[in-house]
Amino acid sequence: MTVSGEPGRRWTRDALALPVLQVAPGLLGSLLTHDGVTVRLTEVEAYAGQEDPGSHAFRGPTPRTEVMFGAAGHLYVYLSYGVHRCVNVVTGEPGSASAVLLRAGEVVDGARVARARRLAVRSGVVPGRDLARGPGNLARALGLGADHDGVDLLEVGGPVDLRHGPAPAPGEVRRGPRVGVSGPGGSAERFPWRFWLRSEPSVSAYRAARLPSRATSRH
DNA sequence: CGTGCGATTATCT
DNA sequence: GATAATCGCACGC
Repeated sequence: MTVSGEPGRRWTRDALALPVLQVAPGLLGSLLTHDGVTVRLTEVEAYAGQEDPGSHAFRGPTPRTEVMFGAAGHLYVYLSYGVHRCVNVVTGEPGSASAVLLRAGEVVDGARVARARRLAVRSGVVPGRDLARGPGNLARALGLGADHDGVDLLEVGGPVDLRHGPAPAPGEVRRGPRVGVSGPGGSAERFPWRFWLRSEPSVSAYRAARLPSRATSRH
């Protein structure tokens, strides 16, 4: 079983059920389509469930993380900082609770629709390369939201579609610490599980996790 | 260019 | 009641 596939062909559940560190880099260059917009993935992060202090599933199943404990190929969508929706693809065998966070992509179709969605939240024209740059922006550009939590990517005739793209050249894939991950023991450095395509302008800028603000008191 | 901060709310302790 | 897998803007160099 391989993670690679023919360009234009849909991902299979078996391929997505492989270990998350294998699937995550394999998703780079793939095409995700929803409601008039197609994005070519340029940046992703792997999260390894209960073995991973950076994962929402680290402390076991909860109502929110339930989808990640299920079969590969479903979407896990969560609300970040009370403001942004972020989209993951569930990977691995049932019970592994692993998933890949979709961090950025290049809008290859439907730029007009994507731009309109972004304009609803931001004043001024969004440059093309910024349309799906950053996980919150990617979700908004694609029109994905809370309603899509649990959606099966592989359902025939389903709303969301994930296809293989032309495989990136081997030297194009880069790897480094995940963005903004705090968690016990500062898991960003210990788990360099962010993957991206070199020299892609849509890849988001790296930001370290914000340090806990010491001044807790507010009045 | 880099760094810092406020927004806003579902989720879990 | 505290926290968080972020974003865009303000400000200082």
